[in-house]
Amino acid sequence: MKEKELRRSMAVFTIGTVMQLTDLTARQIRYYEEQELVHPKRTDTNRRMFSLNDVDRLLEVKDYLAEGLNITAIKRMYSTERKEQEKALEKSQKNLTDEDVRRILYKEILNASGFNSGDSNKPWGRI
DNA sequence: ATTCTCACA
DNA sequence: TGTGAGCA
Repeated sequence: MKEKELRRSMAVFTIGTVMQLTDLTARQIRYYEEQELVHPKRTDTNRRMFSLNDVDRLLEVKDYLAEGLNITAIKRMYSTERKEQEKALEKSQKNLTDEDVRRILYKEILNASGFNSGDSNKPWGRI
């Protein structure tokens, strides 16, 4: 199942094809590339070549934009690692777990006492 | 015919 | 984001 990913990532579409596939204007597609939402390869003559993944990404961007999100918000979603994303999401939408509260309190206590060995092996890493 | 970059009555 | 200019 690795051949499939290879093909999804191969750049084979011209901007014209992508325009039809996504209903986006060339201007928008180029702008989203500028915002690093997609990274089409370039041909020897400087033509953009998009992969299936790029098309999917553009379709997602299109939806998020339609849902009222701004480009910068979308940029953060892709630039941030998924794990961090989920954690950030949990903490911003749901409530902090008891473990979270204790961890934060512990950190504050250590900082207040000026004690910080910087043990990155601890679950919470360097405090 | 297409796409590219750049710039803005 | 749209649009037109001047290239490749």
